[in-house]
Amino acid sequence: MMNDFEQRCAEADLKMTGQRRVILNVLDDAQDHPSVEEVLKRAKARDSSISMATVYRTLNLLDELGLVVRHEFKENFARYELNVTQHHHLIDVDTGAVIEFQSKEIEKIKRKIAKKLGYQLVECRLDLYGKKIEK
Amino acid sequence: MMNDFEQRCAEADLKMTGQRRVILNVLDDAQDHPSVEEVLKRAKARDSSISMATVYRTLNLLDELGLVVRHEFKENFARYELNVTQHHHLIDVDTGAVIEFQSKEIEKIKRKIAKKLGYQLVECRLDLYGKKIEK
DNA sequence: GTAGCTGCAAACTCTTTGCAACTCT
DNA sequence: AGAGTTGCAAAGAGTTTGCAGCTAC
Repeated sequence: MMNDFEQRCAEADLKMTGQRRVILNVLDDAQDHPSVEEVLKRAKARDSSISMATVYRTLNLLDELGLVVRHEFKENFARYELNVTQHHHLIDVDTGAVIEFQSKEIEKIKRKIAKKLGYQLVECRLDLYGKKIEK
Repeated sequence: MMNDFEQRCAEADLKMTGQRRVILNVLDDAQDHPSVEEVLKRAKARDSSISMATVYRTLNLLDELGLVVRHEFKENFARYELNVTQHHHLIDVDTGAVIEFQSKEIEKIKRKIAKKLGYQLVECRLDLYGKKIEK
């Protein structure tokens, strides 16, 4: 059964190989923001022949197509997630946990700011880093 | 003559070596957001004996102390700037030019969002990517 | 004097790539 | 069949680190 993402890959003239299907499914199932290594680990659980090189190549491809969002939080490696709905992140500085949030206000203001500076907004990233408030 | 940053380093119990002074001055003079390599290049122009290792070590130190802000725009290397006033960045997707801006509204909203999620804001990063609007 | 800093070069981590074999269409 | 994709291993880029000598305090 072909999901939305496989559909979009097909439209982009990407061959739907077994490896790509597995990687897409891994991302589709992920409730978090896995690193490349984590994607490989999960992909290997479904098809042990998948290599790191393919994971990197596939994630780069999906990034170029805009199907995936690449994050570089304050770590020295990238994390990925499917590009479903636009949202931002709050990272727990103690645990590294990532919380997603949306904000209509932010959307409005960032567009306003870009326009004031003479630019049309193409993309944006807002990462908050915080400490949990104890009760 | 000791500038503000040298003062703050002294308070942090950092030995004020010639190399550190040079690197601080390079950052202080910078109107842009230089990469490590660029910092080295500018530092070497003032003291040719300065090494890459020292630049990395110094920038990491300054980052830990919060004297410097480390950026990872959509490139695969870091850029630094002195931490003077809190501001955000708009990156021209065509030229790579970086424009700084401030926004009271954003400051207010981001704190509000963090609080709503049960967090106290420690840090934050907002990078807009845009295309220049032609007239 | 001594704890801390430095340059050098080697090591490390994450990511990319050349190549021959393989696979989707 | 043929262009695109893969795994492997080697290479690349950016960054870190062990060490012996040097320097600020």
